[in-house]
Amino acid sequence: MARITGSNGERTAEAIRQAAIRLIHRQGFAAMNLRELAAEVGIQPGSLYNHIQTKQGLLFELMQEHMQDLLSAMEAALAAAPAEPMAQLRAFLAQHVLYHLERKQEVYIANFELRALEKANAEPILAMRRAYENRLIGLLEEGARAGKLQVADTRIAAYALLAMLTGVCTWYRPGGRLSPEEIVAQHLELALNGVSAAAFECDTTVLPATLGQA
Amino acid sequence: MARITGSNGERTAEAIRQAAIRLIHRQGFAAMNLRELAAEVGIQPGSLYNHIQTKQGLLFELMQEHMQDLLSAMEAALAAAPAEPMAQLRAFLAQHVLYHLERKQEVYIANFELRALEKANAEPILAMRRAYENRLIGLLEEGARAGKLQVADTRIAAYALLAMLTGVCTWYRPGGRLSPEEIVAQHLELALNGVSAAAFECDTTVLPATLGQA
DNA sequence: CCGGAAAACAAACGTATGTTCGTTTAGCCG
DNA sequence: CGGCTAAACGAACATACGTTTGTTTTCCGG
Repeated sequence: MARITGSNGERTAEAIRQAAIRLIHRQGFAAMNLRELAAEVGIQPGSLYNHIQTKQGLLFELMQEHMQDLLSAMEAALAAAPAEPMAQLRAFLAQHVLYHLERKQEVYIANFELRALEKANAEPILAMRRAYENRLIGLLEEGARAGKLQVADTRIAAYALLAMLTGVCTWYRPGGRLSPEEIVAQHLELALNGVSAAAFECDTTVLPATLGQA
Repeated sequence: MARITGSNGERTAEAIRQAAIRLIHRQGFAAMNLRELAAEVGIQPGSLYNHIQTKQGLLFELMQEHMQDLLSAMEAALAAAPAEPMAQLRAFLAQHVLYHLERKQEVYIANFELRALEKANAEPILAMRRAYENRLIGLLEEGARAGKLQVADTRIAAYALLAMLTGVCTWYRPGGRLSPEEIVAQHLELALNGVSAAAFECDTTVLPATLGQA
């Protein structure tokens, strides 16, 4: 959530946030240095400290804001959809893909820079992520109870679906071959087919035992 | 340092590689420093340079070895499976999950430290990755032509499947609740259902338009 | 047992890094 | 216009980093 104040100092704070997102996404948090960030914003390195507490604190705030936005976007999507389990699941998945297309840089950071957070900072972020995951797990359980879905393990299925849908932010480029709507539709199809009751029987007995390496 | 070596100093080179994999996986390449790596191996920082060329060169070699192993494991799995398209696809997917369970640290590095590679080093790695992806795309196209699969866009489907299956290396811990076989089986089911000809019809018209942020 | 090569050592070099500090500039309110 | 506050400046500090160097130790074949 971004507050729109007319204040001038708040404007540089936002510029810092956006430049940081760009740089962290491009190079990673550890590889981004504050001199580069300051240059991108157009101020001196020391001036950053009028707006951030520390480099680590900046990352934490970016992640926190992002996770809050993701959670509230998800809740809004669920509230806007019919209460029926499959419609709720569909809404969750569609909003997930769309959000990841629109804010791929922040998503990328939130997913791959968790290890850069100090333990005390990682805890609340992880809690929010778990809350998000649990919402999906709950929907999958509802659908399974209603006989609309067939999943052997809802947690594994949730992780797998999230990984698949989150993957779009690693290759998506705005203005590419496919429109966001097409991408969302196709991922919805893959995801819903994957957990649908029309199950594909898989025998686990014939696995390739060919992982030998020197 | 009394080294209980059986043969030669090639053993320290291997120790460096393994320690590097562990540290890069835990902290990221940029956040890992050579003093820490040397301490982990039990030598002085400068001694590393008897075995590596530069820090960047170490990362490149790790990635190159990993990609070569992944590619040859994949080719071996395909060669061991029946030539029929669906069996080939199944073998590819199963071997992918299994490999990612067994060597999750290297996989994690190869996937998420590409941006730490200098451009000249990234190129051959990216080429190998594309070769791997293209193998899957080819199998999906074969299956679609044979009428066994229904995928709107094979490239998107391949990316989505790979993202889903690769996701296991972010949460899997050896000795956890589920055996590797169970994990492979369930992911196979999700993946094959997802692209199966028994398609779930998805209308793209009702998408949540709830991504507004002020 | 010896001599040469491979590898480890201790120490340093040059630079880059996050952060601090005292000072100066710019914007707003009365 | 005058004064207060927030923010930018420029310079520095202390440390951490990748890497190099000269020297010493370890290992193995002849």
